[in-house]
Amino acid sequence: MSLARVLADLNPQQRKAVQHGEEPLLIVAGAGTGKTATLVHRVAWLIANGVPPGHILLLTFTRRAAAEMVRRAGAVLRRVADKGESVPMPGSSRVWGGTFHAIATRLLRRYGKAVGLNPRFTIHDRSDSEDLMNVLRSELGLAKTKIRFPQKATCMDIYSRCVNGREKLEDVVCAHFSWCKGRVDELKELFDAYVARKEAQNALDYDDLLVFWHALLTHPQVGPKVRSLFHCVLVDEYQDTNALQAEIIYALCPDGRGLTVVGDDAQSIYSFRGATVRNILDFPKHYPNTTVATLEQNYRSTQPILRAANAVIGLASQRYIKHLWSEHQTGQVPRLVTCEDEDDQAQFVANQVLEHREEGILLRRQAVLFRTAHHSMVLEAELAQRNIPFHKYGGLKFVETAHVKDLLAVLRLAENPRDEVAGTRLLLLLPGIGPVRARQLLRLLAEAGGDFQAWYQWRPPEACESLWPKLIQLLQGLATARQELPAQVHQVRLFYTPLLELHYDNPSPRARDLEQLEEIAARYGDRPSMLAEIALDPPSSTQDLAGPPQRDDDYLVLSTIHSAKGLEWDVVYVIHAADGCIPSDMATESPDQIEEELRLFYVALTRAKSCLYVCHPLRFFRGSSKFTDAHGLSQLTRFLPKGVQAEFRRVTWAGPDDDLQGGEYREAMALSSQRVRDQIRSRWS
DNA sequence: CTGTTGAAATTTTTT
DNA sequence: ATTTCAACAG
Repeated sequence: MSLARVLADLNPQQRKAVQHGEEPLLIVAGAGTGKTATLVHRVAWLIANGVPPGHILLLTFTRRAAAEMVRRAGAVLRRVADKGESVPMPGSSRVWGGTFHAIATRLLRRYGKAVGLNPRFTIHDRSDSEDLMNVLRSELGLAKTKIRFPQKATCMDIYSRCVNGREKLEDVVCAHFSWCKGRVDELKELFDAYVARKEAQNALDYDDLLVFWHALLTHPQVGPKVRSLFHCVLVDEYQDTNALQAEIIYALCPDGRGLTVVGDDAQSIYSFRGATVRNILDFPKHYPNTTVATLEQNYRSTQPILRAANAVIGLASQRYIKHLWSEHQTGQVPRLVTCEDEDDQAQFVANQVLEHREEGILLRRQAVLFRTAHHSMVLEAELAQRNIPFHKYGGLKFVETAHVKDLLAVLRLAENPRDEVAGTRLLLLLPGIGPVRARQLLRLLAEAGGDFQAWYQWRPPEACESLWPKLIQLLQGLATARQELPAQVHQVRLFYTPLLELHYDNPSPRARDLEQLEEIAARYGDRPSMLAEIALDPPSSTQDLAGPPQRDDDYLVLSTIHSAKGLEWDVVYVIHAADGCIPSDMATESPDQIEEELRLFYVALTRAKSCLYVCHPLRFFRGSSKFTDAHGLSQLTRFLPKGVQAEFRRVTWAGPDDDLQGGEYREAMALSSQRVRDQIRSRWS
């Protein structure tokens, strides 16, 4: 009975969820309640009870989460096996783990023909999709209408919401993009062109991956076959799935047998991407014999931190049924730190981080969280100056930098000569080739059925006379490639380096990035999977690419709150807790948006295990220009009203120049500067 | 047609 | 500060 002994580590609610039978199961798991452990044990339990691993589908929010869970489930099974129980663990069949998009890619490569796909499709990431949208926008003459037409990014947002939310264009525009109401007809035209052009290019965007997966499942012949691949389907972070994803799940398990979903309605933070909390709330209605298991015992945070987090989520107008509690009764009360300005805030964080490290808390057990990527810029400078190593998650990704995209464009065009986005990007790099010639050349290539030989017919302008044949040879070599990936990247690099120097002011760090890319290319199996993996799960930095961080490598974590989802640290600093930052100015139009920002703040607070600092700089710069000295006073975030503040201890950061404290922060015994300002403001407000 | 220059607008979160 | 757009020279 060693499996039972392994399960004895879990609490009764968790155990009940793990050992639940075949009927549909909804696990409502509050922050830090051992959700991952429960899911991991359930996977292990299913396998131990005879479900072949290869028939289990585990859908997660990130690739990292999937890999982690599959690894841990394996570890649980090994523990069981060590104690003498025989466990079926056929090496040949592995759990299907990954994001919706990654799983869709795998299935479509194998079965996509049934829904009219060429299995060698390439994947357009967000910016590729925007590029294509932009091209069509100008082709259709929408770029210079009298009243400015929505930006490419906005067009993409609208399109994506229609597809993912399965909503009518009119409704989407009215609800979320009301300033585009007059443009519905033009948008329709644009989207028609967009769909057609993608098809012609044999390229899929993120949304297509889901749409075609769904189509595959509802296909009369192939659908049942694909469905029968999986006996059990487990979905993590269900509160952040969208309507289309819910339909995919429904198509996979129409009667809910073998279906487990896990989520927390209080942590839904992706509605801007079309996610809807209705999926989790209505789950029991869609699957009538659902069992709901609620996990409320929190193993992560101390009670004082939970009290603060509970108080914050208590401000929500929607009711959340859970009330988290913890056995760690004692602990430091969360600090609400008032700082003079952003520089002070950075100094406070840097000092405090070092102090905690003195106490023995490694840098990587501490994290700084913020609403938007650029909120950490001043802090990054401060950390760099003090030689404190850090690693930033979220924000601009390594593969989103221009030079990496350039290099990948060459590989992508070789892989799929119809990929116009990649082709245009590459051709525009050559001197003497602009948008018009690029389009001609791509048409020529398409007419030749993708044979790069056809480009020899073209007479290049002087500026690229010598480069032109080199490019053709490169592409022909890559198209017929039997070479290893690093060798392919190396060839592209040889061709591209002179162009890099031509196009960018400071080429050497960029050149180094590309050398790194060449080194790690060996980690990917083949070219199609490399391109797909990079599009679906962009590594955030070259460090990230270099593989799992070294054991003795210690660095502070900086992360957007969104990217911090599901993670935890001993010490958490939430910076820029000012109205306008949290909630973001961009997201205060509707009550729903504000409520999502509240949940976002709640997610940030619940990442902390033992120490929590919320920082509020009083002065901040509006806009990032140094010439426009437009800094103003900021208000504390509206999510910390008086009543909630009672769960915090207010302190003021004095700054290193303060003679009294010499860099220590001190308790705000007397009036903090915030309160002085409050007094002043009370004269008119 | 391309590539450069200067002026004007814009500024979240991400598979 | 960065990105996008329009105008002009080669």
